[in-house]
Formats: sequence, structure tokens, C-alpha cells
Amino acid sequence: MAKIQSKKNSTKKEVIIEKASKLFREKGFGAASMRDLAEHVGVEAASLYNHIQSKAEILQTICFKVANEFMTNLEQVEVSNQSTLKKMESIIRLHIRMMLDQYEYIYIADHEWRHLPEPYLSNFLNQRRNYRKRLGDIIEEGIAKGEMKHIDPYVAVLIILSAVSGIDSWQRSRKTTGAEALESNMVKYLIEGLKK
Amino acid sequence: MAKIQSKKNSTKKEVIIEKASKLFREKGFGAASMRDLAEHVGVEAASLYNHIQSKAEILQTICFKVANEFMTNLEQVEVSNQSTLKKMESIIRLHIRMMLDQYEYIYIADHEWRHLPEPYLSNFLNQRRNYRKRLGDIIEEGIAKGEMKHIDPYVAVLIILSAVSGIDSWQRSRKTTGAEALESNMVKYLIEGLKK
DNA sequence: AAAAAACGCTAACAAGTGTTAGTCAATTTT
DNA sequence: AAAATTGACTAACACTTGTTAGCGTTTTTT
Repeated sequence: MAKIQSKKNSTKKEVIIEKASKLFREKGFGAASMRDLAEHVGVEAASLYNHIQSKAEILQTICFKVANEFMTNLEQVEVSNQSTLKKMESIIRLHIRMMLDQYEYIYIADHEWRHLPEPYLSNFLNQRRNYRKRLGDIIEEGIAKGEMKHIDPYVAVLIILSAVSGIDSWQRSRKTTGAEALESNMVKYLIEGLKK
Repeated sequence: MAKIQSKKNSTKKEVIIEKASKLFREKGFGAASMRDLAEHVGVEAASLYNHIQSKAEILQTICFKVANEFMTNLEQVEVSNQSTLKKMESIIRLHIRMMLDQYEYIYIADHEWRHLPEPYLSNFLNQRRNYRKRLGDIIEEGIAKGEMKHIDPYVAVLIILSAVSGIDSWQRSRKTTGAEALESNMVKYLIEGLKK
């Protein structure tokens, strides 16, 4: 019944999704074709449909996998006993780390969600709005407690999320800056700012 | 010879590019079709080719228009007699303002440049790399002069550019935050940080 | 008024799209 | 060993893609 195949301990479906994530990032969801994907998997295009239901399903799987991962983490941070600043720092660090070692997935959830079919699109956007709202609440609390500057919480959330998601254009110059250095530099900036 | 048409003082070619920019942003370059565009312009698809050479040409026009605008501004800032912090502030403010009133164009130059055909793609990436390098130089100078924190300049540039380009997901909630408020909040954060 | 250019249209092209139907060998379950 | 499932294949479908050819009308230039 359960079909375990291919190189590593992964279903063929997982292999397809993994290859698709690379392809979707390189070419964009719309420009990546199933025949293209099939070639990377080493199979004919029609054979893909023995494992998946549609092209869109792949996108859904990726987007919601990412969304759930972030949401789960947020819930853990919310109930933890840290200062609001530390909470934000934890979240920032998680985003950076996920960006670094699940680059393709995060990129797609960040940039290709527009191509989700309804009702998944609305669902995804609701989750995203909810996530941002709750990040904003942490910042609001931080301001009220005098731990943070008086800044529009929504703008702050926007800056933080955009900044970490922008790591994608850093990808190629990995050599010049190490991963840990990048992380600490980003945290430093996002918490303490540019001005001395 | 010169053909001045349509509502405002704009060539039909300009109308096409304007409509295209909205379409490309909504659907992505790959998913937006010429027939789709033609309908928005109020013409048959084939007729578009009396004004443009190809779909790709539209993308090129948009991307390089934006790139040149930013580059021109950077050159002005570079030769000005401001502190490095003020220089960065000027640049940040310009980015935010352009994002607000040329949203569609900037978005496309930010997100759809991948679909540029060679040799335009390389050209565009070179310009972008150059732009970022020079922003980094300003920050490097700021650090050397003790005006800025000791932070990897490239990471700082990344954060700043990503943050301003992230305004796109703010677009719909314009009502809650005014444009000036957004600008001052972003500048405040990006210069002074989150921590009090 | 004549010549030329601009610009809309319809029809068509070659190529590519996601996806389904149906067949057959390999593998797993009974 | 028999039966059932899995999963690969080829062919094909209905449709969309960007783009060109060619015709005819309107607008501009001479």
C-alpha cells in the first residue's frame, strides 16, 4: 500500500514537490511546465499524475506547509516567558534560519501564492493576515511596556518580514558573508537600527 | 507621423505599457496574456503589435525606466553635501515615495525582472548590483565616520531595500495608515531601530 | 487631391499548456 | 500461485500562448 521509493527515505510525491519547488522558484509557477518538472524527476509528464492531483496541488502543499510551520513557531513564542524584544528576536531568527535552509519553499510561499486557486488563496491570505496581526500585537505590547520605540506596529511587522524575506537576493553571495554572520547582523540592525 | 491619441496626453504605446504594468503585477508576467492586455486597452491582440515589438519589450521598458530613475537619484545624492545618515534617509524616502505613486512599475522591476530575455537580464542585474554596491559604499563611509553602527554594509542595504519593496503588501490597508505616516515610521525604524 | 503612413481588423500559424484515457509490466497483497 | 494494486508509458484532447500576414480604412503629409 504505502509506496516507499527513490534515493532517500522519501515518497515519490515528496521528490516531485522538492523538484517542483526548485523549478517554481527559478522560473515562477506560471512559467514552469509539468513537462519541465517531469524531466527533472526523470519521468514522463503524464506519470506525475499517479502521485499528484494537479499542478496547483503542489503549490498548495508548499504554501501551507510553510504557513503552518511559521504559525506553530509563533504559538510557541507567544506563550513563552520572554520579554517582547526577545520574542521578536526569536521570531526574526527563526525566519532567517528557515530562509537559509528551506530557501525554495519559503520563497514560493512568499512570492508565488498569488497563483493559488480559490478557496486556498483566501485561506492562505487569512492565515497570513492573522500571523501579521499577532506579530503586531507583540510589538504593541512591547511599546506599552516601554521596551520598544513608539512605532506603528504594522509598519514594523512589514519591515521585519520584508527584510528577512529579502535574503533571497543574498543567496548567491553566500561566500562573502557566512550564515551566522548574516543572522547576527540582521538581528542587530532590525533591533537596534542603523544610527549609532 | 507622430501619433497622439487616446484620453490624456499619452501615446498609445504609453497606454499599453501602463495597462500592462497593472496586468503584470496582478497576474505576473508569465500568466498575463497579450489577449488579456489587448482587452484592457480596448483593441484586438494583433493590433498591439502596431505599437510594440514584443511582450518582452514591455517588460524591458518598465524595468529599465525604473532602474534609470533610481540610478539618477542616487547620483544626485552621492554628490550632495549631506551626512551619510542623511544620504541614506534621502534614498529611503525616495524609494518609499516611488513605491507609493509608481507602485505597479516598481513592483514589476522588483519581482518580474527574472523574465527579461538576454542580454537585458544581465544588463539589468549588473545595474542592480552596481546600485547596491554604491549604497553599501555610503554605509561603509558612515561607519568609518562613526555615524553608523558597525554593521555589514551589504546586509544593511539588503534590509533597507527589502523593507521598502515590501510596501506592496501594505497597499490595501492604505486607509489605516496615511502615506506620510508610513514614510516617517519606516524611516524612523530603518534609521533608529526597534529597541528603545 | 494624391501619396503615404498609421492602425484597426480577421485569420491563421506553430508551439506549448495541463490533463485524461487506456495499456501494460512490475510489484505487492492475499 | 492468483489477484490486485502501483506506476510507468504513449497518444491524444482541448485550449492558450505570442506572433505574423494581409487587407482595408482612417488619418496625416505632401
